[in-house]
Amino acid sequence: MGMRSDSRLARMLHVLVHMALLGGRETSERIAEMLNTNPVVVRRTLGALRDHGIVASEGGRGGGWKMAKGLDEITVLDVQRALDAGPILPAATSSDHPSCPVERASNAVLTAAHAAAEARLVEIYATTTLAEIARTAMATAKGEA
Amino acid sequence: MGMRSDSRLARMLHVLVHMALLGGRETSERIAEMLNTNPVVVRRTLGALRDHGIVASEGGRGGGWKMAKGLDEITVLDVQRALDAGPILPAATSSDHPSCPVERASNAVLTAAHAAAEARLVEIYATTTLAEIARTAMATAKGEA
DNA sequence: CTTTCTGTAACACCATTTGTTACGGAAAGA
DNA sequence: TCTTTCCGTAACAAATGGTGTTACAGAAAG
Repeated sequence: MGMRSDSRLARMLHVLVHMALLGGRETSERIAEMLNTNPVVVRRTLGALRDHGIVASEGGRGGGWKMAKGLDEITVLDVQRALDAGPILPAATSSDHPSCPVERASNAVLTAAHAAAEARLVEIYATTTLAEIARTAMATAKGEA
Repeated sequence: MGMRSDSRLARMLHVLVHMALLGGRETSERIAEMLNTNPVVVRRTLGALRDHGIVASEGGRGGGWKMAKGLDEITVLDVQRALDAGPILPAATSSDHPSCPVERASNAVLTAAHAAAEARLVEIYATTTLAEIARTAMATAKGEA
């Protein structure tokens, strides 16, 4: 039951596409089945997307979750930012002797390389909408039938 | 005393440049002071570099660590690979319903984006030698004097 | 008032780096 | 030979952050 890595972004892309294709309202219970997990995990994670206007939630009988935007209005980057405002790729520098020029030069190289990689990642995230993922999924499903 | 993130690469770049600039042999004790940590941590981490021919170690009185290559023969990628043979950036996909076309399409987007970012990172790592880091450090130190 | 929802708090679990203590073994020097 | 100085390793605790669960509180519909 441990953690292998952070799968929140992948799970949210997955579930958002499903919700849009299904069209109506879905409960945390049903979404948890899609993600093979627990309803509380769903509320926690979808809650972050609600706070960023991607989905809307309603409590009480007949409540649940629905899309607040169309799939073509949501990019992968939007979802990523809703889950975590910070940098996507961790810095990986050291701070053992902050005044040491050698440590500073090493950190500078790593920071620059990291920034370049993150820029590439953000570029792709920002230009990929969930609508494209939905199209790919439907094409794959049709090809398999 | 806990773990913030993986600083092994940054620390190894730092210490390798110092070792090369000092020229001779260094003990784990002295290197631990450079990294503000414990000698056992140094043996553990430098041990991985030794297994990849970057440094050499010798036990017993007068022993210690020395460079096995010149700074201009070692790239950041060499050090990274010595520390970890796997991919640098974790996959971040989900595997809740491996046969679901939507999950597969989501994972495919993330995997492709990740691969592009890692390619950029590797490109920079592979073309940056420790000699360049040493030059930057010395230029910075001179500028500060 | 009961049922069905979301919203949280409060935990235990896992994986991984890090820090630390405690040895064993090898090499050099007295 | 005995001592000192090294590396090599095992073993264990701490910190971290997503995850899985249980347990309630609150709100809305019937």
